[in-house]
Amino acid sequence: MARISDVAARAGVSTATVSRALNGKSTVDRDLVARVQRAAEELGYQPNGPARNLRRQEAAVVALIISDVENPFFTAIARGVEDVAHEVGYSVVLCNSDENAEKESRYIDVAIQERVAGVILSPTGTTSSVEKLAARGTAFVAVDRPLPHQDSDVVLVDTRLAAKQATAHLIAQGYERIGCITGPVGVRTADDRLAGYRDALRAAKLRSTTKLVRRTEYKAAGAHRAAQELLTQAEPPDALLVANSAMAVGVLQALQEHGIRPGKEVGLVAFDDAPWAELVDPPLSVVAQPAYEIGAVAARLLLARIADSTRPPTTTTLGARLIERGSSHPG
Amino acid sequence: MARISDVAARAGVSTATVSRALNGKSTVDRDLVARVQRAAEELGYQPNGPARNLRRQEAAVVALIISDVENPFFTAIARGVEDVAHEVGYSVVLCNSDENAEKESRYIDVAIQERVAGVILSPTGTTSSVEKLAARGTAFVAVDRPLPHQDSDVVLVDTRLAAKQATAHLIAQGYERIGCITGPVGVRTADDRLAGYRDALRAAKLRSTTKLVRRTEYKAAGAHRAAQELLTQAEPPDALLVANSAMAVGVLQALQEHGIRPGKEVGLVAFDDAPWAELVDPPLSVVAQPAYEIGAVAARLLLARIADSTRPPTTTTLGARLIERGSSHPG
DNA sequence: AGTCGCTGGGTAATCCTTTACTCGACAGCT
DNA sequence: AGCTGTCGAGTAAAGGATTACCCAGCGACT
Repeated sequence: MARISDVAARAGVSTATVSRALNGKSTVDRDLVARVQRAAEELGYQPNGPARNLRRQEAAVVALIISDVENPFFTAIARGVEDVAHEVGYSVVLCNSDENAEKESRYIDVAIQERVAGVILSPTGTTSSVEKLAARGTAFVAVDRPLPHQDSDVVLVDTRLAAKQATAHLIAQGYERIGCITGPVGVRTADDRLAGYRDALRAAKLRSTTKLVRRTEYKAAGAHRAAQELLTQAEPPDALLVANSAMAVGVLQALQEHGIRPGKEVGLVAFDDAPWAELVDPPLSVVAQPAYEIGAVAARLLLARIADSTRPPTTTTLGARLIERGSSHPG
Repeated sequence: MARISDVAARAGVSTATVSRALNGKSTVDRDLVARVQRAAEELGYQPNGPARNLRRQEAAVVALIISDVENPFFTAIARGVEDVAHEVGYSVVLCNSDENAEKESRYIDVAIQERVAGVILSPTGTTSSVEKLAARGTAFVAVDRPLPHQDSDVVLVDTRLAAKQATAHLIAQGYERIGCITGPVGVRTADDRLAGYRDALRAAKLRSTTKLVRRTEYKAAGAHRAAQELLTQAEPPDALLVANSAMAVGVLQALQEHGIRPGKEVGLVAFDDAPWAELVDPPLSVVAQPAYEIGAVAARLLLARIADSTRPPTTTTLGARLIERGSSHPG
């Protein structure tokens, strides 16, 4: 594989000149630049990344550690991050923590080892692995969930408020026994959505009971079980707030199995505006989160922090939008 | 940031011993290993990846270049690759080519520069960028689509046969004017699905006409337009074969807008068994592709090729499964 | 006892690029 | 003409881990 010295020899200059000509950092004679570029092209020269990163002490790479690659919410974030990062020449590597603190920690180790310029992550809640980043001075930004004991840049959705509004909407539609199926204890978004749900009940002077609340992993299977339980109990709910779109799939399945059509019998609002939400019958009411925007904002914050590590940490909270469709209208 | 020499000093040994103790390549005294490990831990030592990769001339990383992170088919592949790669200590970096030859080429350049151990990609069709990998001797495996002029390892789905079977199923159900909405010209899977569709028409002695075929990008928007066109023309189709699940969303929307219920009036089979396929009314008939398996197999092939670059290239073809649901039953 | 072989660990070369430092040449000014 | 400042390009150091090579020490065998 061609090295920089090969290019230098072919172009009849020193390696330093090749480096400068190719990276355009310093002024180099026009003719030489052309000669170097031609030589590089002819040899198919590709700089050795590890050597460059070793010398530069940093790679033009940001790591994005998300908790579920199969969740459209997170892939949309990924797209936002990617678009912004690419504009300024950074590559993005996407890692999947699977909501698993150990995997997260492992990926953070890899990120540190590879000397990435920065990390964007949706933290699993265990704070310890992120402390490693702080200790190294590696720039990082949390998305979707805050970090308990770190003040870092964070990009959030006001998910508690959104949950409250969605629940209030169900109440306004006349539903009276509203249940909530949300994610695991300790996952901040799951806690917040539950809190927002309770806020709305309280505001409406409805009694809140744990009998109508279920918490499971953020997947269809767990939500399916949860919905089954809720629907078969003595006093089943007449509406449900569901905490993400994968869960909505499980809940809709359960309703189908019980022959229940959403809306009329059981009102339904789910988080995340999945592409298929309008296709089910009746169309699914959703809380649309600005996922792409989250990613884009997080990437911009990260780049700013990479450029200036002394910036004061900021928290950006984006709003979510309730989209009312048929599944939350009894009429 | 702690270096290997710091660990060596703290443990009272040479850097060579630290390296050997930590990597376990060579026999090192038990006590020394323990001392080194303790020293490393106390210092929070993380080896410098670029330095290691520079010396080793290869990084324990495989790049996975897929054409759409938002397509569940590809994210499932990613999961398969990840699971297998992690077992043997490789990291996976996920890159999104967006079905764009230039982006693909750029990611391949990055992969080469970073000296990744191997690349798995769903090629966009332009072969040239892959030639760079071959020229460097970097191991690679193509998934989902073959490479025109390269004989490399490939993992495919027999998508032409699956398309034929799906179309034959529609014919068997009594549909007579069957249309096809597939991906762009030159994308192999799109071409193959069209070919399979035509195979079935020919086998049933039905006339095949371009009036019933539309090709657009593999997205909902394109498919929506295509379906609109097909449905509003003089002799509209009475059934449709749709080439992926994102497109199915667009087609279902169009049908909805025309007040057409799938099945009775217009039969429908789409590729990819999306989680929501059973939730729409009537449930969507699909061709389920073994995406996770594709990823897992590709990763195993890649690892084998990394270990032995002289292996003869293999082509693995996996089968797809037609799942008949309500959308393809007129009764 | 002497020698051979083996084991374990140290020394130093190596991977390749970037960049600090240095030097030469040329232009402009007095 | 001589001096200074500037610009461009070369030389060589630095970055940190791995590993080829070498050496010391010890056990075993003759």
